[in-house]
Amino acid sequence: MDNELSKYEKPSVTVDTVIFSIKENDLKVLLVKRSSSPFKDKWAIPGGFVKIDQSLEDAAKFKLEEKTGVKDVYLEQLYSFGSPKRDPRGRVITVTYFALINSDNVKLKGDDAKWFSITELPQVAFDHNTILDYALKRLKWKFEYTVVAFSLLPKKFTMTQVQDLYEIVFNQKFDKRNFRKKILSLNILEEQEVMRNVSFRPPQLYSLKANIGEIVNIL
Amino acid sequence: MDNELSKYEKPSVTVDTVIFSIKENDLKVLLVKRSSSPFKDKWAIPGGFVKIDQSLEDAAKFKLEEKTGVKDVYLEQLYSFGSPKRDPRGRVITVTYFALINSDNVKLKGDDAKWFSITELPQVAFDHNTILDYALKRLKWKFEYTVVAFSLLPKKFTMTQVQDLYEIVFNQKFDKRNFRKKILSLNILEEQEVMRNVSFRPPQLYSLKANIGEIVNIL
DNA sequence: ATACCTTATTGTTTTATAGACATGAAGTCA
DNA sequence: TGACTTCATGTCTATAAAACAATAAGGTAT
Repeated sequence: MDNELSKYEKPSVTVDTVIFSIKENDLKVLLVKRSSSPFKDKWAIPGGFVKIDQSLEDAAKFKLEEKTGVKDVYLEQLYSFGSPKRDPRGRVITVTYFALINSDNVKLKGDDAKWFSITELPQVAFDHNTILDYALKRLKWKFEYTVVAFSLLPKKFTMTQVQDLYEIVFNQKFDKRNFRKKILSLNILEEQEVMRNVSFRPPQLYSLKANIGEIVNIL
Repeated sequence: MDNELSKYEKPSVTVDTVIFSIKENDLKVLLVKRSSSPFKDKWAIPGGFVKIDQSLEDAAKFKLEEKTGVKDVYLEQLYSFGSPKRDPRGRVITVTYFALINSDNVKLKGDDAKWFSITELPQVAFDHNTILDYALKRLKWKFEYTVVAFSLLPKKFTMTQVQDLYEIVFNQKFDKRNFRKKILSLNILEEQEVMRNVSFRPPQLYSLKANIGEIVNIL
């Protein structure tokens, strides 16, 4: 190793990923129970040390797949936390990510992982409450100004599903007619077939158009 | 040092700060000339290694003051870059910041530092062009939706100065009347005295009100 | 003192966007 | 065929954004 790099004592670097999903009509976040000290038996954001030849995003993806089995998800870097005292074991800088997954087909691996409603979070390890707050703010922002919400839905979805999703995240009701008008006017959706075999008026299915620029001012 | 932390080979961590300012009616960024390998004599974003007991933000502030002598500036974390190959010397993760300073009273220390117009950037070291692109995007976003622009102005300023600043950053002209109306309607400014000793109609001076929430949708 | 030069300040009309609001339509099932 | 459930839709009003040009306040030069 080169001289200049070894001149300084190096911090450890971890990646932690806040994984959001919708389950039971509620916004959930995935936490794992710590099996060892420090904060043994406390819940924590899933993460791990960055391998020396692994990019930050790869590290996040690796942990995400390890915990949830899903690969193609929305993943975005959040923020890096590096207060010298945040880990009692020594200097640990964490680069945080947040992920949105459609949890329909997710089977959690092991019973150390659990979905928590964001309204009923347990006590968490380290400074992970700060990270969760930050992630939630970012999530709301992203819902308001970008198209990421659709990563939480199946490929084909109804307008009602979209609206339900926004109402869950913002904890607020929207007028049906205005909501539909707004979303449709953005020109980001494609009509698909209508749903079959429902015992009421069959809803129109939509899919998100490919190649939408990210920022679109949704609400 | 504890066992688990020393189990993994650690990366080096640096902090790089993209420093913006307005000079000569132009948006400028501060770069420093590298004095040693790698990329010797190439220009780079000012930065340095994070000390083992120094927070990330403190590291950024320290470098910023070292280069510019200014202390109270707008400073915000940008993004962390951690591709394993970004530094030929070994694994180096960089946490980037961006800063806005009013350069009126800044005297650069040493001649290895220089202001570059963002329209005439030189070739830069490492992946610093990616970082500069990212910083510029963030800057524009911040100008559109927050009040940070005023960090580039003196404490008391005229409406024309505000408008000039926005026109420089967005490289676009705005209608005077609509611009003033918009800014004033935000209710973020306080009238100060009018300017004296100018050979034309003396402009009203304004200052930014204290305790403005950050996000206000300026444009 | 007056004409002139420079920059600052202001208001109205038009257009687009957001918000409030209630009824009929399309299926299934009994 | 009537009842039930969810889906789909249109108009009016209020607010915000955009387009647009004339006058005001000083200083300077003659």
